[in-house]
Amino acid sequence: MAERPRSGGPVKATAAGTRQPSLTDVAGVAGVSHMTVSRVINGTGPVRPETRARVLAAIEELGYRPNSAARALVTGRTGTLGVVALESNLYGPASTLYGIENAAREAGYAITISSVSRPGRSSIADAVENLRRQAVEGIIVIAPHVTAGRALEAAPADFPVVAVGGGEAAPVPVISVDQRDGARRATEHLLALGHRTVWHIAGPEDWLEARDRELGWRETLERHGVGVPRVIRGDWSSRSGYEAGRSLAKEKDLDAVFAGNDQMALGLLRAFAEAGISVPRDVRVAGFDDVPEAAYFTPPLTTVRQDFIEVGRRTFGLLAGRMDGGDRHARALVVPELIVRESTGPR
Amino acid sequence: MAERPRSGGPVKATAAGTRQPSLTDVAGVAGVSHMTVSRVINGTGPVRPETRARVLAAIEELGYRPNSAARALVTGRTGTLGVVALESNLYGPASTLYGIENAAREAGYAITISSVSRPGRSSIADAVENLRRQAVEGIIVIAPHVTAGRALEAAPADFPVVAVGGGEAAPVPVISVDQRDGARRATEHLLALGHRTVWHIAGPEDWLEARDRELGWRETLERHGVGVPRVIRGDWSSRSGYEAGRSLAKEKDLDAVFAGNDQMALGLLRAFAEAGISVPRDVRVAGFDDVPEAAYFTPPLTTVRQDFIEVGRRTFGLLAGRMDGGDRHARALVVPELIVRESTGPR
DNA sequence: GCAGGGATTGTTAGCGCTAACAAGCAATTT
DNA sequence: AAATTGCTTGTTAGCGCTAACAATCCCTGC
Repeated sequence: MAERPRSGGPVKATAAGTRQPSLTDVAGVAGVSHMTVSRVINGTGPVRPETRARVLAAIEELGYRPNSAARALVTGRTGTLGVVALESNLYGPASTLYGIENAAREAGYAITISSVSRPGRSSIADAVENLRRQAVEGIIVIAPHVTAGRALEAAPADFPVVAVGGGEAAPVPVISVDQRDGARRATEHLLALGHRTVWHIAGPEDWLEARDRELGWRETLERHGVGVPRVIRGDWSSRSGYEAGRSLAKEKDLDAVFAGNDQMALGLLRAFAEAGISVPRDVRVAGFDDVPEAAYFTPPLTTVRQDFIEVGRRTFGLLAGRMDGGDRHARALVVPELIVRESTGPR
Repeated sequence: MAERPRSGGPVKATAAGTRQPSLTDVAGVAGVSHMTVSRVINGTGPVRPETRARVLAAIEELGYRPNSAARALVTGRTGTLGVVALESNLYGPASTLYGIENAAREAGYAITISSVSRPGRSSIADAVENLRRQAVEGIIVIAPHVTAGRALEAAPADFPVVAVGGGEAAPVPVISVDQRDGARRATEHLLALGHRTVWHIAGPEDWLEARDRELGWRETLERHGVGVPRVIRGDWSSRSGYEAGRSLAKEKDLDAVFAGNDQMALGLLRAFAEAGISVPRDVRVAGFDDVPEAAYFTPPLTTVRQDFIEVGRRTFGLLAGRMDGGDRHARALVVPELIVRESTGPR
């Protein structure tokens, strides 16, 4: 018996002004040496069951919590990973962040984030430096941007950094969704419906994903030997999609549009509605991302789904491998999926 | 001169296998004591300019980076704050996170996140405990959920925790957007257009924001002495808004609907479009949140805008105050704004 | 009955840093 | 000239923890 502390519950040992209890305090209460307490906590070395019980009771009584700084100092491990995230509510990056956090937590790592308001070589380098000062054990850069890729070219060889969806040429492992394949699927789908050609609203030129989607679209058109319309460029926002739609509405032989993401597709649908163009009757439209709302656009949007949870998981996996001395040139591709809805449905 | 290191650039002192340089290493190179180096780095105590220059050169030469664990161990400060975030892409929580991160970074704090897949008393308590093991100096809980509020009732008095948008009764500072006021504005707006009454699609019953919006709506109707229709409940998703719309489409005297958020409003618009109900001609619709896409819905959505950046800033401010020994019962309210668009426009 | 060996516990050192105090040195003051 | 002052630098201790080694205990086998 007697494992319950005398006062009938955990003692508020942390009242203002009192310092947190240490291993030695616990050892004193349990009547053992501080090393034995350490062994109980970390499961290193053998401890007699009765001793363990006494120690556990003392820990509870004092409300002891290991001091992570002291542990990190002696082990050289902080159990923390850094994530550089672009400060935006874009569906993809935000979802990826959660995927990473989940995988990391399961593996016992905490995640420290450093956000970047606009991608740029120096801002990303700053964020990385910022995280290194926090003594993270590895860094994940979510910045699918050409400048991010360039920033990563300078990534130190002796510190594990991985990138999500960018930096093809960078000397760091990269995880990405196969944007070209996704764009190909969407474009093929539209061509298969019998359209002469497919227009494209591209994302910002300095986003790798935008480039790859455009490339996949262009390749597909060329492979089918159909004309490639001029590219209309947006900035991922619904507003830019709307403007693209206003401009496209004037085109004579318009009958299919592949938008670089769902937000732009939404703006496009809006502009078409205002111009009296019916989707899918007059024009068919596809997007990219499959944001949760896409199924409820007017009309519901055909789009390309990316599994960001999987991306997060693979990202963590690659970083873990890299921290373990793995290859700097590892690559992982996640394959997207075409989701067909009314916006490319029968007329 | 001679401030440039001999080899003409920072030395790769961090080659694999070599340990990171320490204060003592820098001191050795600069020919001073480690304390002088510490003084240069922290700006504590006076240092002669020439000495400072020598030290700085040595730091650069070695690529020295202070060991945060050692510093935290001796100062008792980690410079890290924890955020408990609900794992969702809901616009509000995600935006708030960035607002907090920004304010914290400006003040020299790093942010560690611990996400919670579904809100619940124990999961939130786990996340908090998880963060405390990381030795964060304070915690922000973004979980506008009744269970979050309940979890916070057990928040320790001796550790700074603040909540965003929830836990009215909890003994922690709370920052929220004035949901009731926002709902009142939307409802007043719809009533002012001459409608007999306003229907409401509420969010999940266990979300405080949903409760407050419903309350604001109900109060307004009662104050105007108009009938209060039965509440239709959704789960914030477009899907649930769509289902609510299908059910509402059968109502006889339907002419105005206030949706609990923009996603549900989107689903509602979709259902109405399918049912041949025109917005705003047949029915007027308002939402809540002003997600970036709301201006491009069909039709563009009247909604209530919340300034999440401001929420993040205020949240950090309240936490900083609390860490400084401030009141546990502080409250901050951010006032929302009605954005009028076509969905409640002229017929 | 005593050496040998595994299980269990303890002792010591040191991770890298900052706080506190001590010491050196030049320019002043008495 | 000696003492005082203020600036600058150095010395020491210790934060809380784990690694490495040392010591003890109890049981087994001969």
